[in-house]
Amino acid sequence: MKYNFSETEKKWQKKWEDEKIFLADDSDKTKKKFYGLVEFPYPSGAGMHVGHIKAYSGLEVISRKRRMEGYNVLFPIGFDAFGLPTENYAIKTGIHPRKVTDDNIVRFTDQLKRVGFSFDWTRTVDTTQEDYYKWTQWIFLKMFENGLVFRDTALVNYCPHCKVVLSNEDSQGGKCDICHTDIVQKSKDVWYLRITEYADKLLQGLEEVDYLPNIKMQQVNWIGKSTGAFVNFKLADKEDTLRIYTTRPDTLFGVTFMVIAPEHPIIEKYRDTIKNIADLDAYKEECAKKTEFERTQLVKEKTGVRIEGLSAINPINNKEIPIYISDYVMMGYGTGAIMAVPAHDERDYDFAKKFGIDIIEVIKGGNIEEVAYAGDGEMVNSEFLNGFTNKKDSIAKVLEYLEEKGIGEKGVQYKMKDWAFNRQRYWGEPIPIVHCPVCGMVPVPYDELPLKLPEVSNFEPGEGGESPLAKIDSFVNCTCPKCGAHAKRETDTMPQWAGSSWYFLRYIDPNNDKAFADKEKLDYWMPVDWYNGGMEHVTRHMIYSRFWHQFLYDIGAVPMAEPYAKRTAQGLILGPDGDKMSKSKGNVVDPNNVVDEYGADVLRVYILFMGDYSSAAPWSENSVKGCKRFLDRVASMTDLIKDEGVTKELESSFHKTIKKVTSDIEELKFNTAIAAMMTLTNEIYDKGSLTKDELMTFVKLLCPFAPHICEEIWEELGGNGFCSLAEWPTYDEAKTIDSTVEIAVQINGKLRGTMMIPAEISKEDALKTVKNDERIKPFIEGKTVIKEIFVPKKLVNLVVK
RNA sequence: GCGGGUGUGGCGGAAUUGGCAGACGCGCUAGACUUAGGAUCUAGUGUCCCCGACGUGCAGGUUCAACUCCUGUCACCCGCACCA
Repeated sequence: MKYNFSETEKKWQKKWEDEKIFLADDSDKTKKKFYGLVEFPYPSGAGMHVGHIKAYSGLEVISRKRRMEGYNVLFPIGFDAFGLPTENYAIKTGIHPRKVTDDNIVRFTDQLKRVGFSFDWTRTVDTTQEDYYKWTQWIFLKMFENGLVFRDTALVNYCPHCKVVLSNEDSQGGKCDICHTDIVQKSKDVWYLRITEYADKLLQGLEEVDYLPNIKMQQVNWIGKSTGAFVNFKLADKEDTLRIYTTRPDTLFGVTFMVIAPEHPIIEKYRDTIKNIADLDAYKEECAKKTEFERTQLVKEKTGVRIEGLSAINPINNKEIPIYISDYVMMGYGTGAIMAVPAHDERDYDFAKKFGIDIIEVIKGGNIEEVAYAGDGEMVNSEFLNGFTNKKDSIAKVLEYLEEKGIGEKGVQYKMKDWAFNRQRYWGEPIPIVHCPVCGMVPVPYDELPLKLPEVSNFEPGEGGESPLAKIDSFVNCTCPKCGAHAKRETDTMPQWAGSSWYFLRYIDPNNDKAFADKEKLDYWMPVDWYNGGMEHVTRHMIYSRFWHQFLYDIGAVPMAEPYAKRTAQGLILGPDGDKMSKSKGNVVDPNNVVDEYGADVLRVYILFMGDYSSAAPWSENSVKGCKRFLDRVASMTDLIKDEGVTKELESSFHKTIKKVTSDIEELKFNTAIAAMMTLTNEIYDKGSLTKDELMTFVKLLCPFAPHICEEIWEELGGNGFCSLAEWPTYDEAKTIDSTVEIAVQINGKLRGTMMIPAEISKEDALKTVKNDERIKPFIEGKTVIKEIFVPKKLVNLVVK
């Protein structure tokens, strides 16, 4: 068959669209369903990247296979379009973000269609459309109503370049997620979502879902649950207590000092009592100047200042101990104060050595003259704890004591912090809250949603870091929905991650104007059966969206707590040089060029053939050509069809290939699935002929990977309807089993030959055959066989002496 | 520092979980067809001292048999990072 990919691909893309064959069907709720989800793209000006194609190709193949297996498939796509890159572009060019977004979406849509993805294009969502963000605001207000939204003035991550407050998740590694500038800590009035209230649920939920192990682990680490105890240390000669958090309350007898974070409020409270307040202020200022980077680089060298005039009493033995401030204690974790046990904590040890503080051993087993000992051992110097050798028992004992005396109690801490939720920017969802001088914070009534983004001409954030919306008087000034007094609107917008926290629900019912989605439809389609996306979203989008969904479950808005039944991740595509693709390195591959030169089918097959789907692999133009060659050979198979006089030589190979491709796809082993089809192709060519039915089976197997060429061959062969909707081939297990097999023959574990023998041969017969073989005889003649190993269908190994 | 992962030909990568290492593809070599080949086809291609031996980062161990299991070690990648 002559095959012109560029014409043929367009032809089938049009047919698929005209005949609406990839639309999900809401009408029959009895059909078994499959909801496959991929992370919707941010429609950036840079256009699509081959990485996008890889991210979608995995579930594209699965979804296509599911359709052929008879499932009702929902495989949607949309656009996560609010956010800074578009806004920054608008600031630079003066073009309105609405226009920029619309143009980019048109471009992305076109590119996705050229690759032949089987998305349901009737369900696309765009997070920046009013009828979409109306519901984002609705969920926000529900959270507000349920006490999950609060405002607080606190030290927050701030990007001086983007001029926005960032969440903890958005400032991983001390860098702004968008521009990679070093972030600074700034005291600001911030909106928070109380995600920490869901920390335990987010942790427990992981037990019932099927996520790749590393994905689960990263989330567990990010949530960072630790169990320990809170202990109250009385300040000497004062009424106040200093509350600390520790995971090792059993080392209380080893406490020789305390350390508090430089920002700890107790310093302000006792300004007048503290004798060296000037030193402390100077130290605080020094710390505030350090960037996150500097703080982590200077880990080795401990710094700090002793607070003169304040000391604490160790509640377990009433000893008076000094208090220091040091930046190795963070205000944001625990209580911002620690009890220091230098003998058994590396950081406390370094600090004690530097400041000449006593080091008391309470756990035997190390050499505390040299180094802190964090291991297990017998408790000493600890009165009623002496003699304990097990951490668990000693902690239980001391907790009992602390609780009885009322000086402390069991406690839990999380590394995860509440979600800083506002951005001082234009291109985002307006936060639907009114500030009333009488009533305080008042939610915009539900029936006034959406609270629309006003038109502005200048997108530049204000110098004081306020949102561009603050300059629009007609937006800012309003009346209080509660009391009617003159009030002002909140002018900050929601962060990038808001719209993507629930988009998978909107696909289910994208045009509903009564609810974010119809209850019955949610019951049918949820949960997402399989979600694939990037590892970079595991501790951001994945956590955020699970949190929102769990909240929606708690208010009865969705049918189950966990939105994603299964989550996998694709690996990066690296540049041909093996480096991460980036514009600055000039090693970016544009999928459009590949489609132009080789066709969409080649692009799809190559991306899935390059290597393990979950691992990174470098791009290779030559290997692309190899895939082109493969598909050309497939097209030419039509010339090999002979329906008469063809023996059944290929039958077993076909059954084996069907079996392998069917199971490999489910395990995301697309590379070996394709390899198996290549092997079968080679075999077909070796043999020189195949039947029409065999070729039809072949193209059905290949169809999820290279659908255009398969449709074309299918049509050529007179197949019924679309190959994309044909029934997935089945195999007969019995026919995958060979009656004779090649086994390895080893002497003393060394390969000495191979032999064809019946598969079901007995051990005795197999050994007899082997020993009588002319090639084997020389190895055993004159020697005694001391051991005979026979592994059916695999090998015979004779141990001789 | 903690956690996770990876290490196999010239390259990307396979190996049914302890049973013929190197499937499949690229590249390379030779040949065929061609005015031509960056097209196509055929054959070959782990290394070496090539009728034999050696080979899965390195060193040991278990086993009839180890890429696979155990001990130690090195290198690289990813995530978190003074988390009390």
